[in-house]
Amino acid sequence: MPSPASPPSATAKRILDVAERLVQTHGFNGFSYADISAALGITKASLHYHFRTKAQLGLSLIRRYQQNFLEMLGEIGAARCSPPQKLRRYAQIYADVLRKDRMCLCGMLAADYATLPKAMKDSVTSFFDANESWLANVLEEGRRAKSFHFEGPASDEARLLVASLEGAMLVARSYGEVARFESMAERALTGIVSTGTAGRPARTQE
Amino acid sequence: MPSPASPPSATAKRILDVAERLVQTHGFNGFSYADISAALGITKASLHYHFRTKAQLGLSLIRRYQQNFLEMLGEIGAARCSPPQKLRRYAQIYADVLRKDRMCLCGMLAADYATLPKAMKDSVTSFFDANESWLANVLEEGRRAKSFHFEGPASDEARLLVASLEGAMLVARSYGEVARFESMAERALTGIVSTGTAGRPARTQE
DNA sequence: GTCTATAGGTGGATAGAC
DNA sequence: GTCTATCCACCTATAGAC
Repeated sequence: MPSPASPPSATAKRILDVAERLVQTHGFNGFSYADISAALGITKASLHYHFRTKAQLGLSLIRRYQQNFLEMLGEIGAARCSPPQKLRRYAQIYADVLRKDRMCLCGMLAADYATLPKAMKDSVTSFFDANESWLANVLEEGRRAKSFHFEGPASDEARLLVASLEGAMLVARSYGEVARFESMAERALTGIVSTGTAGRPARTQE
Repeated sequence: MPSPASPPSATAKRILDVAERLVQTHGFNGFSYADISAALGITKASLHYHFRTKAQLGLSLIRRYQQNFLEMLGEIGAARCSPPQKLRRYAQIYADVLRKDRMCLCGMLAADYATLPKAMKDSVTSFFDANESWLANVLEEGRRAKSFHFEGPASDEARLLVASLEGAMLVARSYGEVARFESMAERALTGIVSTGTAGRPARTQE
């Protein structure tokens, strides 16, 4: 259990919340301790007490983000719903992030990748790996149940899906249009879900 | 003809070349005039002679990038090749950028979007619009020729394709694996190209 | 066009009082 | 844990000599 060395205090959590928002909107090089300081009414020096360096703060951000993400994936996985529904709930996570005018934390950090310290780099790819792995399981499950149709390894299809959703977020956020993302996500999933079967009711309710 | 107010000098071109690389690798907030200065052996003050502000330099970067991109699209459009081949050549442009360890300029700026001056923001979405528009034409042409298969408006399919390729670049660059991008691009196109027809020879040569 | 010099501000980070 | 005070490197940008 690689849990954090010390459980984050209430203040540390507030710092992480603000920093997370700032990274997701402005990028890792687009915000400063002064921004967090202003948002929380706490001096920069105090921030350094909780997170000695910006690199350490960044690492804590990714770890917490991935942990939250994996918890949500766990809930979807445990839910009594079909693979197509699981896929739609997965895409819904992205849409919810975008609705807050944010980019996926790790998608944003992927853009900043070349400027990140080694530990952060490794955590970013680890996030993508975990997403691909989870998705591959859902895709394989759905293919066995004949509710999905795609060729080749499920992991390859999963990899494309992660990239497509990240790209859809990236572009849609520039237009400030969540609908643009939802349209693309729907189309991306439609390409996987077997035509004329379960997953989405013909057009009755919802 | 909205050509630049003044034709860029040889020095201005060298500045743009270096700045372009820096933005594509480090992001708009991840480089400084000092970086360009060091790369070219020219003082920061001289850079300001050619581009008064960083915002102006950024705007010039996008305009030049989009112009070059549109020229390449024009060449592909004029080439005597099938719609599937045009699509593959389009994806090849992205792969070539990634091979230089770079992200698409406008994909990178889409990440930095919230921190950009208005004029740069507008130019970024304009780039995506142009790409979607060009792709939609190719897709519609291919659908009429029965070499593509997809449902709904070609512009919607084009929009997803742009986003998927941008996302594939974003993620693949983190792994430093061009092959990862090529695999995803191939899969994205395979979903559009009608199975068992032209576009890709069964597996003979190439 | 390019330089030196500098302004005026902000970056991350630390020392030490409370 | 939070503060004041401070360091120094770096940032974008300008003035003015050459």
